[in-house]
This record gives sequence, C-alpha cells and structure tokens, in this order.
Amino acid sequence: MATLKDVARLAGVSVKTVSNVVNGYSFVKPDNRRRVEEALEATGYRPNLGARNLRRGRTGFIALVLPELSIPYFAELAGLVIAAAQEHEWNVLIEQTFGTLSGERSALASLGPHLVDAAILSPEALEVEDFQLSVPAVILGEHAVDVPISRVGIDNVAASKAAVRHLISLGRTRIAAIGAHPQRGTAALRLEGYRAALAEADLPFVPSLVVPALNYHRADGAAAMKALLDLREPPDAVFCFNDLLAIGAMRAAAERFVRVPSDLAVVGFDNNEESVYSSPSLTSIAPDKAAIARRAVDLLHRQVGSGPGREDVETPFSLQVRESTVAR
Amino acid sequence: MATLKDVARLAGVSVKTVSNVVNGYSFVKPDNRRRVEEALEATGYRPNLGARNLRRGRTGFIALVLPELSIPYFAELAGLVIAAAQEHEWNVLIEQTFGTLSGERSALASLGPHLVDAAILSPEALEVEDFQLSVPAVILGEHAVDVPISRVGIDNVAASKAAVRHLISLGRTRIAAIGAHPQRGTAALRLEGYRAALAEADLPFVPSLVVPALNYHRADGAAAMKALLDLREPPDAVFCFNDLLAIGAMRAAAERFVRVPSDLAVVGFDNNEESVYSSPSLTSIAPDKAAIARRAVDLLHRQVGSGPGREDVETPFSLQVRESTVAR
DNA sequence: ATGAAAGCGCTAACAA
DNA sequence: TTGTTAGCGCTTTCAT
Repeated sequence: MATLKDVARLAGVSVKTVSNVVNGYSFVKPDNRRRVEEALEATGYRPNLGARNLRRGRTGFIALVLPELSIPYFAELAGLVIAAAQEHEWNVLIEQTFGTLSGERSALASLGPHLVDAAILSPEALEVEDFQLSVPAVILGEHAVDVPISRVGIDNVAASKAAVRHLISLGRTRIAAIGAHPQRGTAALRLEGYRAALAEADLPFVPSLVVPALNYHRADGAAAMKALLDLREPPDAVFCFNDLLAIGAMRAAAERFVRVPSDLAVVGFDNNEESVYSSPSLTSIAPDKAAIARRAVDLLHRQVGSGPGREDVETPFSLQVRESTVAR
Repeated sequence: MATLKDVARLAGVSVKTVSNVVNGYSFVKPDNRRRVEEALEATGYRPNLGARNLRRGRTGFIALVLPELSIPYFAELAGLVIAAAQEHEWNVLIEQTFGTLSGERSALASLGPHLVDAAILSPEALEVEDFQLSVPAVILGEHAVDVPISRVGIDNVAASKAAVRHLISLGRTRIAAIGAHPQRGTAALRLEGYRAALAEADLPFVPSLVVPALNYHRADGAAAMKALLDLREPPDAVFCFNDLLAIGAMRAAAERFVRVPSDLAVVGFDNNEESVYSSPSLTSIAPDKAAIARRAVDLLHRQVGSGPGREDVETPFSLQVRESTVAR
C-alpha cells in the first residue's frame, strides 16, 4: 500500500506538498499539483485513516448502542443512522446490548474516546450512575432516569394518547395495554398516555387490563394476549407498546378465533414495515425514524468539539390507521 | 485521557513495562506489576486502539457489506456477525449498498486495508472485475460470477428442491415461483432447484408461472402474486425466493380472497422471525444463520495473515413446515 | 509555496 | 526482567 512518502518520492516533492494536495489545502504550484496528482493516480494512494485520526485526535467513528438488530425497529433505525452518519464522514459501529444491564454497561465501557467520536444510545436498563460517558452522546427515546445527556425522540405520551383516543373513537370501552415495564422509560410514558386518554373519556382504569412484558418480542405479545383473553371479561381493544407485541397479540387472537378488528381492535407502536403487510394490517403509531436518525447524528456532530451541553429534540409522529382497527 | 507514558511515570517504570502488563506479556516482577496495575486503575487507562493498530498494522475492524438493514434476513445476520466478530476482538462496520452496482462499488472502494482487516460481502450486482479486493474477504451466498473468493452459505439448489418437493408432496401440480432475477446468483440457483424438483416429479415447467422480481421486498411479492392470480389458470402453490416475497404474496392472496393453504400453498426462504407469527404462519427454508455468521468470521480470521486462499463452506439448512402449506 | 522535522500513542527490536 | 528508542503514516508548526 502506497504511503504519502511513496507518492512524494515519485512526484519529486515533499510529503507536505502531497498532504496539501490530498487535503485540498492552500495554494500548490500548478505544476507540482499536476505531478502529485499523477503520482497519486499511479500509486493508487489511499490515506491511512488510522494514522490520520491518530494525528487529528479523532477516530472517524460513532457508536450506535442498541438492544438487538433482529428487532425491526432498531434494524430500520440503524440503516438510517448509517446513512445519516455518512454525510458527516462518520462510520458507524453497532453494539448490541440485548437490553440487559450488563450488556449495556460493557457496551459503554468499550466506548473510549479512542474508539469513537460520539455515541447514540438506546438504553433500557442503565442506571443514572452509568452515564459517565467520555464522549458526546445522545439518547434515543426517553429514559427512566434523568441524566444530563441530549435526547432525540417523539412525545411518547402524546403518541400513546393518540393511539388510545383512536380506539375510543371506535366505540371501544374495555381497552387493554400490553408492554408495561418497571424499568423502561418509554413504557412508563406510554402507560401514562394510555391512562390520560382513558381519563379524558371517563373510562375506568382497570389494572387487570394492563399486562407487563419483560421483552418486547412477538412471543411476549402472544403470551400477554392469551392472558387477556382468559379474563372473565376480555378486552375489546388493545394498545401494544410496540408493533412486535401487537403482531404477537394478533397471532394469539387468531389462534383463539377472536376476530380482529370486529372482536378486538389492535394498535401498535413503531410502524414496522412488517405491519403494513400483516393480515390484518396493523394500525400503528409511526415515529419519523429518518428524522430521528438525522437529528441525532446532526446533534452529535455539533456537540463534537463544542463540548457536552444538553439538548432535547422532539421529532414528529403520526397515526397510521389500518385494518386492525378499521375493517376494509 | 491517560496514555501509557502517564501510567509509566505514575508507576515509576518504563512504558515498556506498562505495555507488557497491559498486553499480558512475559514476566514482570510482581512488585512492578502491582505498581503498574495500581497506576492503571488510578488513571483509568484505556489503550488507544488507533495507535495500537497503526503500530500493529491492523485496524481491528471488519466490514459487513450488505444490501440493507431493513431487510430482516440481513438484520438478523448482522446481529450474528457482530456477536461472532466480538470473539476475535473485531468490531463490525456495516455498509449498505441497497443492492445497486454503484452502491456495491463504492462500498468496496472504501474498504482500504487501513479501514478494515477483512470483509464479509453479500453482493448482488457486482461484476467479476470488481473483485480486486485488498483485504481477505468472504462472500455470503453464491454469486453469479465466479471469483476467487471464499464463500459461505447453504446449498441453494438442494434447499429449493426441498421446498418444491414439499409442495409436490402435498399434491400441488401448478407450482409457481417468484423471485427470478437475471443478475443474482442465488436466484439462478433457486430457480435451478425449482426446475429440478418439477422435472423429478414429471411436472411440466411452465414459463408463465415463473415471475421475476427486481427487488425482494414485500411489495414485489404482492405485485408478482397479483400477476399470477390474473392468469387464466392460476397456480395452486408458489415458491418464493425469500420470506419477504412470500409475505407479500400471502397478503395479495388474502386481498383476492384466495385462501392459504387450501387454494394456494406458499413456501418462503430465509425463515425470518416474522414468518413464525404471520397469519397463516409461513413454511420456509431455514438456513442456519448463526452458523453462516460464525463460519464466515472464523474463516476470515484464519485468512488474515495467512494470505488469500479460496475456501468454500457449506452450512446446513432445514425446511420449517407451517400453516401456509399445512393447515393446522 | 514548499521542505524539514516533530510528534500523535503505541509496540517491538535491541540493549542493558 | 526492564529501559531506550525507532517508527507505524499522517498532519502541522516552523523555517525558508
């Protein structure tokens, strides 16, 4: 692999001149510039990023810390973050935590300033004392504990309220919720929105209709739904805290011959691509994922260099109404 | 951030000794070791990976080049590759190509030996002359053109044959195929398996029952299925070259009130998690993705240092029979 | 406008 | 066993 020195020797100039050309600096004598460019071409020179970054004191990477890529929401988000990072010449390093405290801690621990310039976090279990980051960071979605770190995401309370209001507008009165979780900040907020919408419509809050979920996978949604259907008075609607839970819930309903939406209306959260093609298709809260990714990366880019500084960005969402609440 | 020198000064030893301790080399006098370890602890020293790798001539990264993370198969695979890479102290850099030739070319171009130690590729459009890689690489799945690069994947012909044989064993005789593609190597092989299974059962090969798909998204499967249902003699079964196409096909069938599996049996390929929870659940070829990820990473690890060398690894697969072919 | 040389933090010869 | 030192490839003063 050709180095700057090789190119310099071939062009008959100093490394400085070559470096100037490569980086588009200052004025290089046209004659030298031409010679250098020819040498660059001839050697197929490619800068050694490691060396450059060592010198510049930056790494050229940002970390994206998330539970798992096999969860569609995070996979879609990761794709968008990679695209957004590219615009700032950043490469993205993905770390999976599997939503465990130890996984999240070890991901954070590996985030030395030597490895990444900044980090995007989707924590689920971290505690306040864990947030001693050595690089600028931004949290996606809310977190249970209040930490002095920037945040990008939608208004979870408002979004959940919109989802439940929609169910109420359909005339449903026994509306269940799946996905309560003691640790997760977003779960608490979504529950809050759920309760607010019920209160607003003078519907009673029935604790037995709120089912917790330790994980937010399809299997958890199915299990929760089965429990709800076993109730003496089963719900006529259910608000699931993510689409995966909703997909699982619909599956469980189908297995019990409960019809969606006539017997049971279902709303999800995340608007996964999968939900557009399920049968029935799933009504869901659709956060603007592209906006989340772009704003998070931009925010980080601004923060690198200018020090920490907390900033909260609210991104838009919409309610996508589909067959799981309104038959076609 | 503390450097080796800082630690050395604090411990009253040379950087070499500290380096030795950090890297677990040779014998360090117990007394010194203790002092160094205390200093390490006190300073919170973390090695600068960039500098270390610059010196060692490696980068600590491998690239994973794939079409897009929003495709569940690649998202699941990426998660497994990240996990496997961790065992070799590799970080994974994901590059999305969106399946285009230009996207794949620019991804390869950015793969200087300075950036990554090796690469895992899932190419779809690359041509033979593009494979002038400067680092060890392995291709996941087959590729249309024959290149001297290692390969890890299942036997696509055998897998497709198994899928179609299953449909034949159900008594289906007009079996369609969705996903033919002029460029993709895997598409050609899956088509080959499809034809072989038909021939084996003395079923005619009907060209109009083979529908191409430019992309392998759900929408493409739906469009293809609609075309098939418009045929004068529609199929009684369909083999889709991936699960996404199959999900789209089932959706299109449902919209036309065609019942799965009674009117139409459907088989997919990839065994996405999504397919277990769809209604009806989807019969699918299940490649052992964890094995693919692990073998690919291991192979690369062996190849780094020992030079190129081509090696083909065949990983196992199975057929998961579900409701889309056998009603419960 | 260009060259010489220092140095980013680390590892590895080579000495001691 | 430990210290000294060169150098990985690059950028950047500081001269010229």
